[in-house]
Amino acid sequence: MNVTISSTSEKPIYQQLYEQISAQILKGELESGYCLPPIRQAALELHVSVITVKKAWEELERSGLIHTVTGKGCFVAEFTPDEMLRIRNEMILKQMVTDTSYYKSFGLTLDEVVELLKQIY
Amino acid sequence: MNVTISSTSEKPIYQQLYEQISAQILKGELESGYCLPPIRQAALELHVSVITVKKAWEELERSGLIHTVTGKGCFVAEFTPDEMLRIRNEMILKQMVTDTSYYKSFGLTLDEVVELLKQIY
DNA sequence: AAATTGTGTATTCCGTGTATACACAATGTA
DNA sequence: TACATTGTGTATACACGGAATACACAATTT
Repeated sequence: MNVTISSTSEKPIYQQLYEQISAQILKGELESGYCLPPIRQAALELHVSVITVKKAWEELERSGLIHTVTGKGCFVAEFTPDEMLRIRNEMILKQMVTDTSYYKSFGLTLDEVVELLKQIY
Repeated sequence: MNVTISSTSEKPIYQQLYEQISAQILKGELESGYCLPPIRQAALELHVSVITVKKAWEELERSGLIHTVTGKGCFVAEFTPDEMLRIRNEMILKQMVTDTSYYKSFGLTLDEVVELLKQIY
């Protein structure tokens, strides 16, 4: 598990953790069954509060990306490659709907959006 | 001037105002020289604080979209169509860089992003 | 002078994010 | 069984941003 926290970011710490770890899981960088570090240890290493780590882990659990066993730890859930792709696309699409509503409010067409995307991706 | 405030939105009110009005200006719905309503009146009509409106107007000023004359009011700035397009694309691109960094963190390629975009736009 | 409009400031309130600390529950191990 | 480890729950506290109210000041118009 490898995460970076930006204190200058506008996003809350727990969300940064959630986004980075969920991306790593869905990219296959964290295998099924992998045991996340204990929340206390993660808190120490990242220099954040236990509650902050807990909050991130809770979001991961809510998304079905990990499962938690009290007294043992938090483990990356089991997925088929198809499931992983489906979940990834779901998460991306959800975000994309928000993003595009902004573009639409400026009157951009799909073609214009694609054109701009090509310039920066 | 026609704006809608969502109290359920996670975005602050002043930002909602800023985004909607800047979009309207850059779409040409608010003509150059158009006088925005007095901040007190806008605050009354929108049922928000004067400070909240002020903050939105300040952001518009900072973006060069309006200019303010104490004692007279706030007026939509003068643009050539080219300038308008440039400013619009600048604002969109800035947002797009943020948006795409999220997609990239999940390992999406440009083609995949375009494909998903076509599904929802 | 008075009304209108924008500016600036002080005070207050609330919610969120974060931190610290302590008690409790479940699990594993000596 | 006793102890360590790990997750859960709760209480308290602090900082910050968003937002509201209120009042005083500045510039413009009538």
